[in-house]
Amino acid sequence: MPRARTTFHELTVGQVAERSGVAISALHFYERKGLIRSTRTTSNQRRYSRDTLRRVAFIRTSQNVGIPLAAIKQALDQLPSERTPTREDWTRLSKGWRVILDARIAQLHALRDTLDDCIGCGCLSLRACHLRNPRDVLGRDGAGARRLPPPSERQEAQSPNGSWE
Amino acid sequence: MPRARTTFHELTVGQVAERSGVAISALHFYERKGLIRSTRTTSNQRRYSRDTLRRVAFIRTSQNVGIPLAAIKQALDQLPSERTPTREDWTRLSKGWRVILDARIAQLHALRDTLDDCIGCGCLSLRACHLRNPRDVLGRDGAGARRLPPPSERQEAQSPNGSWE
DNA sequence: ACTTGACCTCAACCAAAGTTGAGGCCAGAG
DNA sequence: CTCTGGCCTCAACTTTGGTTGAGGTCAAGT
Repeated sequence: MPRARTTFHELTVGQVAERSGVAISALHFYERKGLIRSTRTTSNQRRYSRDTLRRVAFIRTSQNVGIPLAAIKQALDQLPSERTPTREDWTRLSKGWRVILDARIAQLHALRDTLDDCIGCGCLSLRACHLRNPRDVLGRDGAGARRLPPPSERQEAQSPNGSWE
Repeated sequence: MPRARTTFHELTVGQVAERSGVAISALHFYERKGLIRSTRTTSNQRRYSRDTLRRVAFIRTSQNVGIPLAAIKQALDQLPSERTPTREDWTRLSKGWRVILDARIAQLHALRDTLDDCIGCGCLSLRACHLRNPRDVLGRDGAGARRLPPPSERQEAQSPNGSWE
């Protein structure tokens, strides 16, 4: 059985897939979308540096919170491209993410704490109810649905730092 | 300008759309999927009872938390179909939802609190890290990706009560 | 009577996030 | 040397959650 040879710091796509729990096809996809990068061997096989595992972990956990790949990409684009990211690089990135996570958490708390009330209270003016519009994030941009993704994507997609479109 | 006539307890699709902030096309879609129901006038127009506003609010807020429509439908299917749901019906439903919200919140907390650590700690064994697998929900079902939706859908899609899908 | 706005259906299209399959290359074990 | 497992590309397909548009009905206001 032919084993792919890799140097200590290089991983094959199969290894990344196994260690990250992500399908190879998804890794190819992420690469096409620019979320991860690889070098190629002389025979055109991908080789990943180990920090790719972190990138992938970051991608999956962020998706878990409902953040679309395009936004995740923008965050990852802040990492240095021509050197291996340092702990500080990652920490800076994750600080930004904390803001988003905090916002999500707050939103969920509001939701949870209001659900019973709102259901029970008889208020039919759901437009005003902060269950529907938990943090008044929306509220501008009059009635209309010109191709907005469902709320999860839409929610803080342009939120705290305003940097992601 | 022809104004649609409605009795006190009936709403047109346009009214529901406006009051709920959801596009008419989305309401049609939800109806096709069985998440909401309508009666028809003699001229085949939809009329919604007022509790539809709650159903729609419930749908949108649940989507916001990343729950797929199919699962939301299963929850809504627990409401009585041949009478207007009472406060108690809704409260029972929302109690079930709390469990899910609580799980999500816990997951987010774990994520948030671990992110810096995990990034900084130098642990490369990301498979073991609970950032990647926050509540050990996954972990069975060996390597493989046979058409799984992204983690958000997958996460507690069969979680606390085990009832959905 | 006629027009206008709100509604109807149905089919086609869209985007995101991948998966699947066909066809082909390459390297190491037997 | 050949076979096999792992990798490659590219195109097509999938699901979810809708939107858009064409073509048609109906009822109220003028």
